[in-house]
Amino acid sequence: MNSVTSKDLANFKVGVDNVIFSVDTQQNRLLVLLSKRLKTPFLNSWSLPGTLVQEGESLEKAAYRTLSELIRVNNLYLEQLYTFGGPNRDPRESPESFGVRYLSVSYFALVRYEEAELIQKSSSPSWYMIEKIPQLAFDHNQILEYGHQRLKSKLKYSPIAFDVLPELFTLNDLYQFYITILGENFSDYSNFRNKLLKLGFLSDTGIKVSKGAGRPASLYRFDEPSFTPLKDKPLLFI
Amino acid sequence: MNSVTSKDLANFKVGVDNVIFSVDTQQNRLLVLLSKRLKTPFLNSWSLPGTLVQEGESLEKAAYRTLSELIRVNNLYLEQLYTFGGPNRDPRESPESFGVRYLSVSYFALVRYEEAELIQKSSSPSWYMIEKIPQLAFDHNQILEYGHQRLKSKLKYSPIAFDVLPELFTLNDLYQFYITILGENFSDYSNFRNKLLKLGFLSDTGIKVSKGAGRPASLYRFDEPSFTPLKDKPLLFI
DNA sequence: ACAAAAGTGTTACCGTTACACCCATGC
DNA sequence: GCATGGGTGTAACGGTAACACTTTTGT
Repeated sequence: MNSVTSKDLANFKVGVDNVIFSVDTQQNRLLVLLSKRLKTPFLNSWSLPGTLVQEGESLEKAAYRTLSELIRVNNLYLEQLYTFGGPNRDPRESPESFGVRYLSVSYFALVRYEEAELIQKSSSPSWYMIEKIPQLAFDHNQILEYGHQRLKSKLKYSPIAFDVLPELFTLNDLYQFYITILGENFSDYSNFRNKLLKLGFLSDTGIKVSKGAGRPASLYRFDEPSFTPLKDKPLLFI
Repeated sequence: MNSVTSKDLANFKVGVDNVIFSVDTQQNRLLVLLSKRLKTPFLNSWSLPGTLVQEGESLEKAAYRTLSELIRVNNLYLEQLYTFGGPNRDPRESPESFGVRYLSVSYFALVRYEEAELIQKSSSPSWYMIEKIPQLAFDHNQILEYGHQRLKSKLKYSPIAFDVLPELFTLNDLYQFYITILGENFSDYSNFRNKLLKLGFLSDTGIKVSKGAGRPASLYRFDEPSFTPLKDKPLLFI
């Protein structure tokens, strides 16, 4: 940081906007949480749930606060996405408003759908299917698209699925989860199975569970310790 | 962004800090550009080159401005890295200073070493070998480490090397470049060669160049059009 | 018995790895 | 001629992809 006279420096408010995904495993739908804006600008538009950062609050804490004001959920994955900070991305930046800039640090979250209880309030948070996202406030459609890309690549390289699946799950549950996010053609079931089991961090509990007709499935559990050695190796889960 | 009373909102200055890498291909050294701080806090400490964002200036433009004030360079790759924004990461955030927060959006850059001409000024920018980084101001050691990780993974998945190598280069030049960043053991030369040539975006110019004794090497060129179809495919360059 | 769901096996193919080897030049 | 740097070839191995097939359940 160098010698510019401080009268040239921009003053910022910093917002945190969250791209919150969940997978409805019953209906195999990928969902995004949107909320209705209660203030200008873009009053009543749909938008990514966000908030302005308060004094003494970290960025991540602001992201968690937004989340906790909309849904009650214990199992989730959250990471920083990207920072959008160009001038004129927010209409409040008009010259009359003393040149305050609005910067958005976006976060990406994946939460357990079954558990996520929406807190009904005036911002009426609701889940939208990824294919049916309406026009959003600000540059939020762009941020959402960026988050969607990140979700897809994260899923391939990292075990984020297990942060969000129930403790015990069948391999088919897992497969459906992957399919819902990555699409039908990413791998066939038998190969998916073999690959994941060979990696060795899924342990068979022996417990069987039946889904109507057909052979009962084994319940598996993600075994954290067996996974750690694989951390930051360039493995694909496909 | 929701209903908090605006007196609780933090006010920010936004800084841009750059992790600027280059590869000294003569001596196979990976270098990072550091500059000396001319102001408190951390007066005279080494730090990542950075600046505070000015009115009307985009984040990326601020990153380019910092760069251009320190070095003259035409060939480079630049992308956003991460945003560090916790409270108390900057000593200027003491209560007496009206609670202004300092947030840092970090950028990651790779520049052509041979071409990069350092602009000697009081901040005395200089290249440091990655193994010999001193104690830096703020949380800059952490940011640098983060940038180093990004450099290594980027190199494996993206053609950023060609943004920085000369127009024409030998396969051995390319190999040395990779080795300098990724270490000796990432691949043997013959396999590296075969893999890259099979990908089909390196075209042999036929021009030969000699390096002392030994058989002369062919000069190759990166062929952008042949690369485009491979974009965003999950290929490893290793 | 038969359909549905889960799980196993098989085979062809392709990329990776670790080498050994050949080629062209300077001294 | 021989060291040096550049370039080619190959054989073992392991993962992937596309299937067919078997097993266990409900009705």
